[in-house]
Amino acid sequence: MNTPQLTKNQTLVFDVLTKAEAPLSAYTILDKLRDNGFRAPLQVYRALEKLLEYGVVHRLESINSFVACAHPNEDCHNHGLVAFAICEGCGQVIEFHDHEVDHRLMDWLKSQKFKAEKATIEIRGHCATCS
Amino acid sequence: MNTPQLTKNQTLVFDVLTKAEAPLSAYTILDKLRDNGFRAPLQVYRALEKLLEYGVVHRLESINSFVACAHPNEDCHNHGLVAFAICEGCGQVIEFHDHEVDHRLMDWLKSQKFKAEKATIEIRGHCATCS
DNA sequence: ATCAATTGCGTAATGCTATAACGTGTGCGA
DNA sequence: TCGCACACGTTATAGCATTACGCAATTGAT
Repeated sequence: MNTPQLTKNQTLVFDVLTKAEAPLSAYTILDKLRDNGFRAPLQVYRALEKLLEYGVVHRLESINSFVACAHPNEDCHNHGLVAFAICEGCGQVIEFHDHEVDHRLMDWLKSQKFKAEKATIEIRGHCATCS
Repeated sequence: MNTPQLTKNQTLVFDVLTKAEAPLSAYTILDKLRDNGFRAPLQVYRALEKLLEYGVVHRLESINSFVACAHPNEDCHNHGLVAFAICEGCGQVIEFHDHEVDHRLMDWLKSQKFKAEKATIEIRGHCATCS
């Protein structure tokens, strides 16, 4: 999917996520944007919805947070599966793509005649510097 | 981890999950147990906490729900990774374990010196009968 | 037997996450 | 210029999870 020109709200939310060193919850984003005129959760959620659709932001289901894609120049939809290692110490996220894991999972799903639409792979633990 | 004798509340919650054909949210479980004296969310969450610890119940992060382990006789903590295919049509969940995927992920994490503590793999889509 | 520590339980209150429902304004093609 | 699509703003509400407090039962060491 191509990324069209972002709107004002989408740009604000994206910039906040890009500058952050760790994933942010929607409400944290809201607080960071109050000075920019944000007043309600929906302003954040609507922007996030589009950013997720464009593939420039990922949602981390296991911690109800959002993070900017680590590979801004490529198209995340072409990567197949995306997996995340989330450090519970510093909050940092390492994003990675592995075609081996991808294929293996897809083969299994195929054998079950299961049509995959969305995948979540999140590993929680401690990164090199925090363990 | 061994599974000790379950308490009354733990048994009630576990039975509800075992009889269910799809994952249930904590509040849905609460509603199903009102006739058994349940009145507050915490009664459910406390039971779930233990059941998760014993490995007889899994939490599905992507849909904020809980499901009984599909392999009651084995010890889920010995399985390494557990992955789930969740049907958005009928809600049914297929649980599976794949050592190949497991090893591949663990190798990658090792190369990053990342200490994994908990993993979430959830595929959402449509099962054979719902697609 | 007794005391202390642990564990489970009940209740109320609160906090965090996400969406529904309404209406407004703007740009653009038929 | 009409109709449509889309982004936006606001209020209210729904859904998920935890904090804090106190009580009762159990266990286990002295």
